[in-house]
Amino acid sequence: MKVTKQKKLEAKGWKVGSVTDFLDLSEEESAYIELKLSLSHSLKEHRSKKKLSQIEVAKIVKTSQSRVAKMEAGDPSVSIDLLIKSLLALGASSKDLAKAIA
Amino acid sequence: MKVTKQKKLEAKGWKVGSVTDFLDLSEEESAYIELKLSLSHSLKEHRSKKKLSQIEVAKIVKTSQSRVAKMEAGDPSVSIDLLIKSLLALGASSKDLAKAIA
DNA sequence: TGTTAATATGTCAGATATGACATATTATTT
DNA sequence: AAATAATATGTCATATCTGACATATTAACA
Repeated sequence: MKVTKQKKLEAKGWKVGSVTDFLDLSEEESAYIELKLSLSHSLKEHRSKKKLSQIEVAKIVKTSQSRVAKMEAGDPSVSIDLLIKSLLALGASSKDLAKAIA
Repeated sequence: MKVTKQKKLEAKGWKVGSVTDFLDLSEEESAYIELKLSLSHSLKEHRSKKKLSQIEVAKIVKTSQSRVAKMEAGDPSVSIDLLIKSLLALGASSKDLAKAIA
């Protein structure tokens, strides 16, 4: 991972592995983060396509507007579980999910 | 969802939606569960292919044998996050994941 | 068969994610 | 520009997930 990219992620609140295990973790760690960002992006896409506000999505998904914002922002406090549950709630199919993360 | 299937899932420890929102939730709920089971299955596949014991996988993934067993069993206490992190740790690519859940 | 390795199941204290709220920032509309 | 809607950010109590441990069950094999 480039240092610039790492800083960018850290700035967003990601705790990237310490220098010690930098090389060990970076590959799967970055794969995991990119996966999450793909789902975030896909969620935003689905919302746009349906022309819904974050509040409306929050209703559908049974969460709050602020958490929807965090989901779309790829905040480290949101789990892949929540992203996937939300996408399914918005009508995404498993094939949609597969396409998003491939 | 068939009642028989629901009972089977409940027997495994899944809390399936109450009767009230049965129809509402069942579709995305079952999609979510099936997704998780797909990943569980994929994890077991990866382990088999590498001929590793659950203890060895636990070392690699930095967890315990019992949690690996639960992951493979599709236990409701394991998150999709953990399944995905584990798969990545075993060398799965994002395309592998996409294929698993499609 | 008895011994041993592998996997499964139950439990729990600590760690992480969650919804909700307040409030800040940024678009959009009048 | 002012008002209003939409989105973003910070925080926190509660809920859920986690690794670890003990122990049960099952598989493999001498």
